[in-house]
Amino acid sequence: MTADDRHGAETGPESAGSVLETLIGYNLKRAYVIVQADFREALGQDGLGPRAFSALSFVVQFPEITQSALARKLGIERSGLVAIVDDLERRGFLRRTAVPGDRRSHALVATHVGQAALRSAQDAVRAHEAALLAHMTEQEREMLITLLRKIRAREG
Amino acid sequence: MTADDRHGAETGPESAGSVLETLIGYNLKRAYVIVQADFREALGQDGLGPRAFSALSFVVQFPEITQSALARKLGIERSGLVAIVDDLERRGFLRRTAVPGDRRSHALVATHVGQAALRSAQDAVRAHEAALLAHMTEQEREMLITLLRKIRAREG
DNA sequence: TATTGTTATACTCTATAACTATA
DNA sequence: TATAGTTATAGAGTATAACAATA
Repeated sequence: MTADDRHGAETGPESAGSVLETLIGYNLKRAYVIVQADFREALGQDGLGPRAFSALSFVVQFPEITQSALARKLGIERSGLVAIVDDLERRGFLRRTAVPGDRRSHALVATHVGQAALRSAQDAVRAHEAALLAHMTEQEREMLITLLRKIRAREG
Repeated sequence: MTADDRHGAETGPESAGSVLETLIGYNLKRAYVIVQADFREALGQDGLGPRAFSALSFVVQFPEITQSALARKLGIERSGLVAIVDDLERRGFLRRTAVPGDRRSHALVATHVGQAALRSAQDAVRAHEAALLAHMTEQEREMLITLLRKIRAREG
């Protein structure tokens, strides 16, 4: 054993530190922080947050979805969804409506105002993402989404 | 204007909802959640968290880095780093040492135990990522990191 | 005046557990 | 018994503002 081996030259400071840069998780997180900040800037101070945006998207896509089903789609607990739905209802973007045949459930229905707000928000986010990622080609952005979906294939 | 146009058939429920799936931000977040959960499983209940892992990685890579410089590298505020360094010091993975010539700064130095712990953690994380992403080819994983780094080129 | 580390504080996101009203 | 929505609570993670020591 050489002195270098003993002190870990081959897996020492330089290479050991840059292991971080080779990890998918680390690169995902750093990239996510950037895109999320851009998202918030796109929708402004009092605009929809990422969670409310996603929730409203699903409600528009799946009218009369229940809160439990929506929580499942969002990958969060149903207790955590309450505040999000409260917020969207307060803004007048959706309503909790009665479900005939099951008085426990609330069917969520987007209002016209909510649908318009979503379209407007989508346009803003798309424009901001396009500007943020203008240094990437369309092919690269598509490839990125394809690869991210491969990871998402592991979703519960 | 047709009835379909008025009610937004072309940007209506189905396509409007799936806008979400076309956004980089949404796909990034969902993918990140999966990989992060895997990371935590890799390092166990009392193992290093993602932030402590990254911090220790930088301390090993850049011995005697100050807390302010480390916070900058991690992309967080220096106030937020205090608890992370406290934790790593409590575990015996690094020490705050005096900086000759500037008594305000603390130079962070990883201990041998800390270096060994980092190597062990790196091995565990790499193995878990490899298993989690075994359904992707090596080429795909490399391409993904390349594309994520393109986004990270937007880092402050 | 400016910077380093620190504390205090607050806000967001998320989870767990327990409650209520229904089924 | 089980499920839907809700509340209470707690724990990460992060940010801002202010402070003491030092530059």
